[in-house]
Amino acid sequence: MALNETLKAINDPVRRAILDLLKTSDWTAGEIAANFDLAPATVSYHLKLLREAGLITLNKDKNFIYYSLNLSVFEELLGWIYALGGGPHDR
Amino acid sequence: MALNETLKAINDPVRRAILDLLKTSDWTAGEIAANFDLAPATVSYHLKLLREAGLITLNKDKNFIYYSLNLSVFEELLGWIYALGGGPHDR
DNA sequence: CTACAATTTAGATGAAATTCGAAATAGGAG
DNA sequence: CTCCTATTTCGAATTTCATCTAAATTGTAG
Repeated sequence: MALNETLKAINDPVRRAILDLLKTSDWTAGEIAANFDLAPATVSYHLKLLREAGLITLNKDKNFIYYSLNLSVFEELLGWIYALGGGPHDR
Repeated sequence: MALNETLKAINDPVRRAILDLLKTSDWTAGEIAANFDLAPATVSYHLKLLREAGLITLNKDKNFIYYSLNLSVFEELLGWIYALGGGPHDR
């Protein structure tokens, strides 16, 4: 069940902040890490979780790794919320 | 940040199944617990987390406690996903 | 009032998640 | 080839989470 992985991935403030960062444009792992008061290894761990959940993709250039958002993964989560009745309502 | 609490609450298969159950109609804590191979105390723990996140509300009658869905809490989560660009797309 | 049924709270335990520093990898640059 | 920089992987320490059993609570019935 991918829903499980998606929810685990976004169930962390750091990882959500990473996604927010990538909304604007792509960044390297180092640039992303510079936004947090965390060891690079820790940010790398978060990037791995996001990658495994399919929420980001990477692109290597020289010895930099650029990360990009992949939003299609949210479809299943939105589908679950809508089915529950929690979608956008009129009024 | 309520988003944090919402995501923690739905980041568990048991709690999502409880929400799915309540989609149909309201149930007592005992009826809900009967749906899982877990101790009643464990289900009670999950109900508490859902309650604290505002995703369910309770209603006491005799010595039963009926639980109901409260979907308005999803608005913030949907707002975040939409802002990220992950909302429903055309095509 | 006493006994009972439904549910929660408390305390303990094992498993999973987050973090760090140190070591390993990968790929230029000189 | 050797060094340097960017990034990840590894192993350990700490924290958070899910679960259970046992005890407490709440409220109904008799």
